[in-house]
Amino acid sequence: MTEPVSRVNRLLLHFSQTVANSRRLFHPFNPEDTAMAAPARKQLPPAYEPATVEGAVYDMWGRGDYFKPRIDPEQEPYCIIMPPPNVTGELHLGHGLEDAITDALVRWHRMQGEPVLWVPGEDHAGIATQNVIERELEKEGLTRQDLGRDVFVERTWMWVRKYRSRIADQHKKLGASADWSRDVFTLDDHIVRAVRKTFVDLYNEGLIYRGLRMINWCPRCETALSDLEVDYEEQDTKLWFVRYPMVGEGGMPLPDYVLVATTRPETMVADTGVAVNPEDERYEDKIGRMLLLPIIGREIPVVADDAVKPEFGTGAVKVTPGHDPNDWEIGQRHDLPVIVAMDRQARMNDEAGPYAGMTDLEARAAILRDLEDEGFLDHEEPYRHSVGVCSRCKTVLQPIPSEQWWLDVNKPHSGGVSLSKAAADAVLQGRITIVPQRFEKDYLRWMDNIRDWCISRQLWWGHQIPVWYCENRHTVVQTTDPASCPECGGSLRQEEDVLDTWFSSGLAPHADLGWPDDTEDLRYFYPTSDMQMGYDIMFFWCARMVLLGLYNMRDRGPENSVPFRTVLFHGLIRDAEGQKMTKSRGNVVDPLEVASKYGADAFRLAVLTGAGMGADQKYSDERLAAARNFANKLWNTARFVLMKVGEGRVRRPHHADQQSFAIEDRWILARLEQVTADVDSMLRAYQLAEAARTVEDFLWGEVCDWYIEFAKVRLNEGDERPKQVLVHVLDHGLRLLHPFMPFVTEELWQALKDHIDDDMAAALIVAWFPKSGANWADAGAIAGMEHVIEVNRAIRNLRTEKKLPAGERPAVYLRAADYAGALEETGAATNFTSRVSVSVLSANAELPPGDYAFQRVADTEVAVALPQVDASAERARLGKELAEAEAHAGRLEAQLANETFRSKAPANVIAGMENTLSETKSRIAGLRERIATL
RNA sequence: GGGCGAUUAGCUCAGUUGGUUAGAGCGCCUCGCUUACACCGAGGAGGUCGGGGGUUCGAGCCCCUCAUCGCCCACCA
Repeated sequence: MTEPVSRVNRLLLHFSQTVANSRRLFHPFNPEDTAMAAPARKQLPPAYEPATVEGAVYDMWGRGDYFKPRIDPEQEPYCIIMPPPNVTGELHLGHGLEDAITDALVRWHRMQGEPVLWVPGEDHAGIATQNVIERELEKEGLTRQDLGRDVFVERTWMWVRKYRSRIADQHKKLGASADWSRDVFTLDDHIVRAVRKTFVDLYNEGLIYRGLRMINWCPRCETALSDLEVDYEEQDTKLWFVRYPMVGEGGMPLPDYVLVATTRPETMVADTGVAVNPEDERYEDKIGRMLLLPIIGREIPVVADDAVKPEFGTGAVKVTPGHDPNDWEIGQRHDLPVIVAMDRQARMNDEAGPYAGMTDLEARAAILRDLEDEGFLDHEEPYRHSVGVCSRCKTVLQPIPSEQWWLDVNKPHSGGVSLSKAAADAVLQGRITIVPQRFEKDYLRWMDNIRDWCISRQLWWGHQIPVWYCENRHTVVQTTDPASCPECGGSLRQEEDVLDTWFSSGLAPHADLGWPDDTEDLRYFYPTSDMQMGYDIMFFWCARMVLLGLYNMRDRGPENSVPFRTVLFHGLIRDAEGQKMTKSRGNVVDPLEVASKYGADAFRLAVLTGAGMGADQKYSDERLAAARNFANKLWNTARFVLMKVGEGRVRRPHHADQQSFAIEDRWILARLEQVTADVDSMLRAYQLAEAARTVEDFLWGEVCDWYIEFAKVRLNEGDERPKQVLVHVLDHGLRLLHPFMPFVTEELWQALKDHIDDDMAAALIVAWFPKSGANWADAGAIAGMEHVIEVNRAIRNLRTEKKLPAGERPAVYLRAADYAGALEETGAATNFTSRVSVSVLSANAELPPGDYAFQRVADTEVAVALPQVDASAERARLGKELAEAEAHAGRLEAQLANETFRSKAPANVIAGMENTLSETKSRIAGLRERIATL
């Protein structure tokens, strides 16, 4: 319980060290050892070309071995396991988003000096991959049965080898700083051992068992599925009403009958009863009597069961325990026989008598025809309901009783609780944090209602279940392959079924780190820190990792057996119309195509900021272009700075000299610190998108738009101070941005770092992340510069409005009070950037004769000299402005006159409002005066 | 049937403890002297924050309700 706190403390402690100290603490990489930085570029090209930069930068990181953590017992590590993409094909945009999120977190933590491990992996994806290979075979006119299991599996491995490397390559192109030396495939030998041990332990606990139950059967994939792998599709069909005649003495049909409603007449052949509600008076006298199953001629009983709703249909339901989950239950309660009338492929079998060999739909048509002919079909009604389909191939599923392997998630195990209870508690008690929090509800509700998990699959591709049967019906369950039956010495045959893919991926956090072996990685990195995935696999994966992780790692105790401390759920990337991207729709976008067009950094920034956490986003070229433009802007900012710095090295500004810096220097340095603090708190709160936007807005909207423009004048005069500031602000800006845009920032930082007279890391990826020390706080400079900026905006606004030619440099008089100093100090910059000739006057000074356009900014009056003025137009303009100002003042006065407001609102809000009111009032006075003189 | 989310400028989206006149990008209109950047710069137009009600001195934000869209879970003879 003290873990998270101590981690924070440790960080705070580190950051309170001096810069030089903290660098030594943070970075194990000795700059001299790793001086293999990218080849120094003589000059940066005028536009950022991602293609020429990304590969070289990624290689440089690889050569520096920066993706591998150094295990240091003194430090709290940061670890994140990659959700292993299926080896079925290439990565899609969603994987790109995951890389953007994970890599941002990983780089941020790495830059704080923590030992950071990102474990990459790929999933064998049992049913999905088998389907892909089967489709491949189909093109050659083959089936997997033609090949046989061994050849089929070997062929699948060939596919896996090809796609694993391709997938890794894609991650690398996107900049993923994962430790590739630890890459895990879910069928690797050590994962096989982990899977087998988990299975055997749970079997020995009695939690894994083999049982005959109703399951979801896919007739195309020919396997059982778990409840989660069932999709439901609305279907328009009919409700058919069929007469089941009563049977009299001696088996003779009577004229009386029971009318039943069914959507699946084809299952009639397997009916073994008819059920009614015990309270239903209509059928009171029929309960216990026998009916004659039409066409088939079998006698079946009428039973009373609470599960029957009297209001539905006729209130009487045919009971088909072999083909319906509810009927299975009813059948069990009333001891009705179970008839299964379909085979593995959903064709009618011999139990279906004359309909044997037909598909279910053929049989339905034939049976309806026969019922009609023989007068049993009463009528039909249109009916809409949903049918379960295979989430992989969309084939309609058949509920069928079948022997399968199950994991009992609700039965208490030797640890005293059930798997599901433990998994729910971990979240309820805050040992696992879900972000965004609203997903907690989904998770908990699912855990509360979870039923036993069908873990066996009738597939060839996957973890074969570690169970062996001998000829004398002995069963052997163990982690290693037995040579012969331990009980009778007989020869053994391994269970042919494989495990649900999610059984193995559910072990990822501990198995990827080496479990069941007691490895250094497992000891050091487990529990992992953050986990990240799309909300669509919350139950499939997140829930299973918690169920299985808590169990396998239970020796660690409640606090440290969790697979991860925090799990982030992100949304899906849809196409521009908001449709889900699927191969069948043909709207899938390849992240590498996007990255090659706009750059990997642009891709990452665009998808990261595309939507709030957990919300879906629409793919948009415009957003990509905007992100690319920002990368280019950054590039040119650096080009400018480097050009001004020239060959030499520049000292960082030192805050002891703060007062020797100009107001704009102090402003941008103070702002940098605020941004640094904001970014820090946002990242701690997993507000990645907000953090990235904050840095972007700062660099573009403040550094580029104002600081650089203002600095140009002094730079041209040979003032050295702006160089110090530029270099420092750019350096920190690149650091802050690096988690989000790693390539361009690294490339620029490599070009910049040798120009800073300071102890710089070998690479940005391992440079320390800025931490706000509040050394440059300067409220006066911030207020002053904000005012100066507003004044410049006013000047430009008037210029444009009065249509002054761009080449003209009109005189501007600023009648100022509080901000006179700031305006005076920045006068030359204002002249340059707003192309005017400024004079700062006292508030009540006379203006030289002539015409002016006026605007009021707080207590400063801006007067732009005009060649001549159209009095009526000017009066109208000022009148409008006056009306707005008066309305504003009116609102403020009303608010401030309100006694309850004055007594309840915080002082700073009242003070701020009063200040605005007095400024607005003086603005009104100025406007009235102007109008009067016109 | 139960639950969750969304609804803010023409489009895509920010807006986390309720606080002075609600933001960005793209698009649109006008202009562009100036070698960091036209993947740019300057200025501008454009929003009763889905409707209604409530709480509060004060609501885009909290509560109730309705509407539309989307999703999840359960059941569907």
